[in-house]
Amino acid sequence: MGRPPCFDKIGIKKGPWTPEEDITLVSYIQEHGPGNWRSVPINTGLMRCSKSCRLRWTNYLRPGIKRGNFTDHEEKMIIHLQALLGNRWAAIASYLPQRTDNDIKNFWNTHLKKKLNKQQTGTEEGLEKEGHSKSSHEKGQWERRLQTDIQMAKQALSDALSLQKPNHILPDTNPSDSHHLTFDTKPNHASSPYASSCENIARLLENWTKSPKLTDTNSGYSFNNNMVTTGSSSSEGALSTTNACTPDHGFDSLMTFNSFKSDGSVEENNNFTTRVGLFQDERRPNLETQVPLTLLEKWLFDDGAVQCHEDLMNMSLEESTASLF
DNA sequence: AACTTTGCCAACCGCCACATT
DNA sequence: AAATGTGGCGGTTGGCAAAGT
Repeated sequence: MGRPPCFDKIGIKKGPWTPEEDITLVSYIQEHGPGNWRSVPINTGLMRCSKSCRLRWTNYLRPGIKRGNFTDHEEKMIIHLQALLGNRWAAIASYLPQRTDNDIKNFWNTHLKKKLNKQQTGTEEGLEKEGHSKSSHEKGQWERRLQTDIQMAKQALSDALSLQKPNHILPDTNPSDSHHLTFDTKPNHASSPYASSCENIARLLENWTKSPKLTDTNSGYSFNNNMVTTGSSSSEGALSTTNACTPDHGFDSLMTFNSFKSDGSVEENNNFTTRVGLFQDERRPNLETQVPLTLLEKWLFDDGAVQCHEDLMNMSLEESTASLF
């Protein structure tokens, strides 16, 4: 409220990140874990604001990020999640742990939106008046939003009333964020809140150390594998859990990413999970609320679940909303 | 080859919610 | 209770590269 953007501060650097900055940031996070972003520029000497550091980390440096083309499955997931959730990219991204909300948003804006528009104009031509289809679409979005907000409110109430608190850490879920709904049947990434293939960072370091040419802040350098993977190397148990609930074979490099403190202990950083694992630790005791979402989950994580998909899409909102109460 | 247009994506910006003072 | 600080989200933009002319 009235707070000037951090970017306006004198001496704050803007624009693309340099490899040196990336390394500094990664090294710091490797040691201290993500979170407490305010202290990051102070302790590292980076001439970046905390927000910029966080964004750089979450959107690019964070281990486990998959880059490059989206698979068909990912594309379908995004399309249907967007239809269901609207432009809640963080929520959508929670279903695609290897993709950042920024990536998904970009993909949507640059590819899917056009694609769907094209398809829509093709199929609707001569069938429906434009105004009608638009208004019904908007109505659908509004209803879906309402539905998810109802879900959220109910979950919050149920959590508050529950004598048996779920054995999970609430801060992970950012319960205050009214834009987020919670899914009971969320695939369980809980034990691996942070996907970590280390590939991105490893690539960064590798190229960077080999080639001093630093024209491309995104792909022209890479981190030395050893340097970055020390400490975040492996958590196979978590890996199996993650794979078990993610049918997308692209997820096979998922590992947990715990930050390692300087004393060698592992720190489970809760802030770390808020994006990728937004819903991961949330549980919903009320079975009746599961119905529509179970269908969603089933479809999302089963490529062949055509019937399930149809059921989901055909399900009336009134029906699913009524079941909440 | 030179110029223009288009597409992509990392980063910025503004806003919001919550925590803290 | 109000002001301030922080983290997070979604919309938008600027710069670069590829494609087109």
